[in-house]
Amino acid sequence: MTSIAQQVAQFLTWSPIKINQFRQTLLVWYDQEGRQLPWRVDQEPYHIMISELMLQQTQVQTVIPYYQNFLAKFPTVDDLAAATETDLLNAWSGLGYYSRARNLQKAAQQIVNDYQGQWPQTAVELQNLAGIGPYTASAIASIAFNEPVAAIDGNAFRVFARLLEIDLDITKPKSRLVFQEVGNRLIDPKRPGEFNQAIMDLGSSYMTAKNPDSAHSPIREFNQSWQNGTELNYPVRTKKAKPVPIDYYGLAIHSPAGWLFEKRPEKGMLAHLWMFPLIKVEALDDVSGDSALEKLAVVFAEQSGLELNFQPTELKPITHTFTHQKWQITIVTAELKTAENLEFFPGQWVPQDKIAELPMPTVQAKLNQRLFK
DNA sequence: CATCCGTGGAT
DNA sequence: TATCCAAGGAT
Repeated sequence: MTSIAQQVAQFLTWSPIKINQFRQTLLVWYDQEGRQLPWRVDQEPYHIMISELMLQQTQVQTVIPYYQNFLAKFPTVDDLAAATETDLLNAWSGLGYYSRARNLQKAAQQIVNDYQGQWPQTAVELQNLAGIGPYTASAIASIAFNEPVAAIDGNAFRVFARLLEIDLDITKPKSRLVFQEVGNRLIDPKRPGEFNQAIMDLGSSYMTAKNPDSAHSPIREFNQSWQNGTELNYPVRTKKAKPVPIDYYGLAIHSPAGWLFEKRPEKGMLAHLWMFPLIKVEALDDVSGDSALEKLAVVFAEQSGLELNFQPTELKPITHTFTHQKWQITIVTAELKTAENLEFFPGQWVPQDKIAELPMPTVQAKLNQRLFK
């Protein structure tokens, strides 16, 4: 059994002098060529928290316009804590991983209500907030509160793995502990936030996953994998599973009151967002009926109480790939002559010019475009 | 600990 | 088109 400390000692053999040289080289480069980003103009914890939540598994370029808009809509932590769910999710619509938005608001409410507006200032305490795990807590603690703790994100895994030829599988939770300790020993205690952000900038410029340019990297002399010609072997990670294909019918149901939208469940895929009702093609297997569309009417009537005749359309099916699922949606239409009461159905009739006011996922935006364009 | 949870860009 | 993966966290 090899302890964390032993593994760290195995990979990190630099002298204190070399570690200091690494810090200086990295930060001199960062001061000159670090990216200028909207969330780097101050150290407001509220600003840092929003940016870090948005940046979880999401690229900088994608986040920038969402960050600007979000801050304009919710300028303070109090504004966010008091926001309606519709306003909140609309500000996040299209960004993905929607539980992040609800976690962010819950964290704001925790700060306002549980902490009386006094921010927790250490990584350990920050992890008590919703949606904030080891990476995000370290990022906020180091950037906003100058705590010398390494923020181990995908960039840090890759940069440290290549620098020190660390061959641990980064998808294994235990590996994080080694990288965390390596980072904690390398981080500059005087400028921890900038050190962490410099590692990220390095990882997104000279030390990218696919086409690194380590020959021109400011820290190339410290990069053991580059010197040994092994840098593309790092980081080590197990492959991800392929998305599972799932076929749906997407129900485009129209009435004089508009189109029928359904609020997605509290948990699971696209939770709390609004979409056309979806029914798995597979769900028709056990249903009696002469045709697929007749079976569809039976299943939908059970859910909604609405008796409808569904019609095939000429519209090409929509395919939308998520991390774990690949949806193919066949669009069918139905017309309701009068808008009926839908008390027990988690839905609403929406006039076409009001659809854009609903928080929707990208897959629904694709359906809208296919139908209404 | 393994799996679930979105989206867009690069190749 | 298929695949990878990017400032991860919750369960």
